[in-house]
Amino acid sequence: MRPPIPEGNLAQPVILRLNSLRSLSKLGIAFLQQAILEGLQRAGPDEDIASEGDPVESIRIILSGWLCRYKTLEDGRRQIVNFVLPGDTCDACVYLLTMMDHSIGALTPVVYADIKRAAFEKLLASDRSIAEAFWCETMVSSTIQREWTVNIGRRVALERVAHLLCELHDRLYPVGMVDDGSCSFPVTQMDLADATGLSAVHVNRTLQELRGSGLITLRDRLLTIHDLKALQDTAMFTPHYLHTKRHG
Amino acid sequence: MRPPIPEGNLAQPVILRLNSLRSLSKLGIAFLQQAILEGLQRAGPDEDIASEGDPVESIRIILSGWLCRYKTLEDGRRQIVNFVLPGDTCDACVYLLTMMDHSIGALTPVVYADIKRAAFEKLLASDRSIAEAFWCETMVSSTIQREWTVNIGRRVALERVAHLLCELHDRLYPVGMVDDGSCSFPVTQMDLADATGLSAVHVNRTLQELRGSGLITLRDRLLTIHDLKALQDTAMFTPHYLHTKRHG
DNA sequence: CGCTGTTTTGATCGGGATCAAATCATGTGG
DNA sequence: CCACATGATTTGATCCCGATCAAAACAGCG
Repeated sequence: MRPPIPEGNLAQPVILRLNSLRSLSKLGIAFLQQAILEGLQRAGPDEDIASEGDPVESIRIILSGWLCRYKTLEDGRRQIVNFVLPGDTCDACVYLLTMMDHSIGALTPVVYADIKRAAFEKLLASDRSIAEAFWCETMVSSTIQREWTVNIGRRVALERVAHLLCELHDRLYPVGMVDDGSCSFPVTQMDLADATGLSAVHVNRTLQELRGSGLITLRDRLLTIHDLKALQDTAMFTPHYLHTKRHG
Repeated sequence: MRPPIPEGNLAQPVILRLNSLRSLSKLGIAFLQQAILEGLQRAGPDEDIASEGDPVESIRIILSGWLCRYKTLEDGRRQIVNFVLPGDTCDACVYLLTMMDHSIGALTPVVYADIKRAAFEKLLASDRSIAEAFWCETMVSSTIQREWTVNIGRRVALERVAHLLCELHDRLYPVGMVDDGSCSFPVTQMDLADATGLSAVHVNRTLQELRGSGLITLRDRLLTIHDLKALQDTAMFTPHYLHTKRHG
């Protein structure tokens, strides 16, 4: 049996994430925490928490673990269209589109809050800052998607992989998951390939190049960025599109 | 001087578009039409109606003409991340993100309605079906973006171009801009290249291949799809992601 | 310990980029 | 009406980035 989930600071990444987009009110945070604790769920690695074609009935807020959104073609080709990190929300669009047009799979063990449509509507209605933060988060996930299109469409392999690492760094930072340039990185080279539109073999060689020039270390699912500025330069990375509030 | 804009059925594509996502109420349509007629604007071909870095102060609803959203890298490489067609809305996210993270350029002469933030909020508050339709439209533009990522990341050139043509067909159809398989297609091969992540030369050769197999005709800015089913098959196109209501 | 999945290396192949120039419009002004 | 400039499409030739194929090395892990 799975051990019970410790409820201590479970909601922390969500609060940090939403707060990096909109300043949340004390009251809003309280409502949010309550809604989260009422719907705790977990999923194993390699498990899909939603699949293409599924009806959309609830939203899911990721408390810990990594997932990816992906689509597959008939012949098996797979494209990861985004990663879902702690604090991120899946499908706040629950109101609008009735059916999943892509799948969401866990890369690691995941703890998330499953909030039914009605409860989520109630939460949004309860506090304006919360509602705006969620909508904002939805819009940012769409700006990220645009940047991915640019990345895959117009950057060469080295730039492309570097760009992805820069983005993930800048998304993990506000939720406190970067420690002195290092973060957990539970993404296989095959996943990386499917996310960048490259082959796994070429991702391997690209990573070696990034290692070789001293920009990163990536070993045992731990990524360390030694020279963020240089990595951003090789990627032509500018973080505007993440719309993260600057504090400190 | 530019001739005055005839106000007759100007809002028609917008109504058709939104109605293809949510059934609009009579009252909502009336409010919508009024808001549109109060903010008429036009833009010339090759003119940007919004640029990366601009503050976002109003939304724009396209009444006629084609535009594209694009981003450029420092060294000039350009990626078109989406096309904006008659009936489409730009940036209903006006509430949320304060700055454009991409540019929007006109491919043809364009007539659009520029609606200030306050007026748009009033419109949304005036009718629930209108508000839902706009949010829905925003979400669909995000699902389209995901599909573009897949298209560029995992499809080969022929499939990629075919897929884009299929998508544009299915988006133009509900707004009445497809006539017996034919539609206006004011997109140069260079634009097509920047939209698919290919080079212009290769787009040219790919189009020849599609012509050669009898699937399409594309001449003088007029696209005719002779065998939609076959085109969809070569593209592995499934229209779910457009979330268009089926009627007839 | 063998099984399974991930990373790494090596060798070859090919799709699409790039370069260069010709052809074909459109439009503009003399 | 012609001369010319500008931009789009087309064709041809060559090159290279990254795919593909195959196998080895290197993990965990039950």
